Amino acid sequence: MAKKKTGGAITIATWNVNSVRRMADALRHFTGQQAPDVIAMQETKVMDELFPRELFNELGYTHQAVAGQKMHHGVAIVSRVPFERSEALSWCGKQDKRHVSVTLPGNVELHNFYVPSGGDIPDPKLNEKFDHKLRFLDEMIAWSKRRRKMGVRAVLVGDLNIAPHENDVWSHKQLLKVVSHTPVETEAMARLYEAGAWVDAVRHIIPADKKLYSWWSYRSPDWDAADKGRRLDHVWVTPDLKTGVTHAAVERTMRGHSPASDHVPVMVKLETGA
DNA sequence: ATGGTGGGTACCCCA
Repeated sequence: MAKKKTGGAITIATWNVNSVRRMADALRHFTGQQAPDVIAMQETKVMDELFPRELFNELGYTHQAVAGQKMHHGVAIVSRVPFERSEALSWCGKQDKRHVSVTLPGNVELHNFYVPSGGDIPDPKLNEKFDHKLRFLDEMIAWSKRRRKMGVRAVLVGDLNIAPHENDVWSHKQLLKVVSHTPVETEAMARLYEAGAWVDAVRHIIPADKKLYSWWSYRSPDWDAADKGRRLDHVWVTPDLKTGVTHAAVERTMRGHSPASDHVPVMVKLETGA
């Protein structure tokens, strides 16, 4: 029997593209260079009817699960390998498109999330957006506990809009009161991590003492030299998949591509046993 | 302490 193209391994990328239609050229470049099997995108900013299916067909990503809306949010998973089912869940009783999932070969669920960014003021009483972010995380915690009890093999990816550790930000001290790195957020993320027994696949490969970012603000001139980044984009796996994680990379060069998203792709190679 | 840039859309919201 012919061996599968993936050889039992699958490469998954997560990327907040900040408008999928505008990023066609960047997506061509990225897939030409890295050719991940699966791309999970956030902030596609397009209704499903207008999603650029043909672009991804051309690039070989003919399997597509989209959950978009006009203007804001929107997530999608495109794949070179077939997936079995897809589902888009609603969170916090809102219609925001912030989740889509598929079941990959090897019976591995892939969940793609776009967590609310949380606005500017890190106080849920003064800022409804921050309150929404914390409630969204609470729902993810309850959801993770249920999945864990069910024993689901899963990969959780996405723009989680939190940089959890000191070396996930350019300055731990200077960002303690900045939304994305406040203790209330990093503690919520720690609870989420615990609730699902998640393993940070990227930090499993890249040591925790190494500075690592996936996002650089548009507002910072000379992003590369200043390097005031944050690691907001994550790939987590359930414990049974931990030893299967053999490679992880952050595609920093895509931040310098024109046009650029303010986020870059984060990739993991995973042995699924498929 | 402030304002800095960018996307989508429609003269302003969101990141």
